[in-house]
Amino acid sequence: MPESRNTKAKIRKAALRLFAERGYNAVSMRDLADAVGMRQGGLYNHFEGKQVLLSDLMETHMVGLLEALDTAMAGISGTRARLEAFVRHHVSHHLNYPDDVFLAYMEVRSLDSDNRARIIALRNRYEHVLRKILEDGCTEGLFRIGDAAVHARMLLAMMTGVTVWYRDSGRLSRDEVVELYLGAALQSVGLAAVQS
Amino acid sequence: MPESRNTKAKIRKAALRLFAERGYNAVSMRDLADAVGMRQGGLYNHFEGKQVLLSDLMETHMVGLLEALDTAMAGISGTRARLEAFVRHHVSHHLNYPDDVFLAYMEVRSLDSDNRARIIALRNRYEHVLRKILEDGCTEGLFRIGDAAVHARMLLAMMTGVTVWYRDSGRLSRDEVVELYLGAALQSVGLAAVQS
DNA sequence: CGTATGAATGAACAGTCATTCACATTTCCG
DNA sequence: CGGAAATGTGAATGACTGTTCATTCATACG
Repeated sequence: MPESRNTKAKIRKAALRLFAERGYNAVSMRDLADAVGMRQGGLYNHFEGKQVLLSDLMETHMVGLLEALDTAMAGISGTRARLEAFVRHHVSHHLNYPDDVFLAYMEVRSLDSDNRARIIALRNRYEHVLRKILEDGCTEGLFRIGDAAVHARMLLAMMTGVTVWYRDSGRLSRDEVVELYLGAALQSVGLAAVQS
Repeated sequence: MPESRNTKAKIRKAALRLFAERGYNAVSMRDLADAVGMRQGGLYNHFEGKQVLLSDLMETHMVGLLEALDTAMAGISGTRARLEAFVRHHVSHHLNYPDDVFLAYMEVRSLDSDNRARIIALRNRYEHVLRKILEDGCTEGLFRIGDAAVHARMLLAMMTGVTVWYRDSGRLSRDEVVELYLGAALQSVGLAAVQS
């Protein structure tokens, strides 16, 4: 049983890597088995099939993302502070789990309709947290934005895009990148950046 | 001969639609032929193969995007005006050609390495235009941003994301959306939005 | 009229796909 | 130790993949 857990985790890890790198449809069960160091038939002792594996990976990620958000926002009050906490959480989470994020973003369309609906529901819950912050900031007269719902999508797209270009080998550290995104996000809603 | 042109255009159009909707790897030549109303074999009278078709679609789009950018920026001087022109061009182009944009963004990894290098070179040229504007704004003391290169990527991700959610049937017109993105982009670099 | 051309067909190709299964091997627990 | 459960193997399944090709057809040209 400990061996099983191990193999299952190895399969998940390899699948995450390969799916994110080449795309779900471009990865065969043979490729995956090779990456794990076993034969394709054995994979089915751990997962019912390829589609289940994908939706399992994506759901795990979305649930983890929401949990991390709860943790990051716990006890934070004040609209500006909540926005800062959201941005910091989102960008750093995306820097820490680029494959998970990339997969969850790119392969929604490879899910069958039931699984897709579940994932999208989770995504909407996440998006709603940010929208709520922006709406609060508007009613308080704190933010200067045209439309809270649209602005939420703008910020999410902006922040999520960090996974596309960031490399640890580059000139910026993760913390520096987080602060750059925070500054841009704050200015985009009409707030001055934090004094350093 | 006119008939040939027509069929070729129909294939391109259907391929664009299907590739954007389901992904390159999830569309078979049979699917494509069905969508056009012919049999798979006939496709090869118009295109050498699936990969050529994909890279042809993507290159056409990137070249068109760069041309539209040139047109939009022609005769515009002043850093702020150039930024505004870039944002308006980018967002409206993305609203007008969502399938092209989505394909060019999502399927880069489905290109073989030669084609991919060509497409990425075009994309870099495009990105460089925005980065140059941001750098100019910084040296002029006009913009207040942390890092021009990073900010260019933030803005591009933010604006490109419009294709993910915008629907003509929604509550906002394309022009309204363009202005919302313009306002957010200007504020993000530390400028006040345009007075209306 | 004969013939060259571009276009479409439908069958065939060799290969890959996800999945299944009978059969080994290993691991665990009483 | 013994047997059962878990785990892996390797071959087989039928469906599907991109691509090729001989053939057909309609049209255009000298």
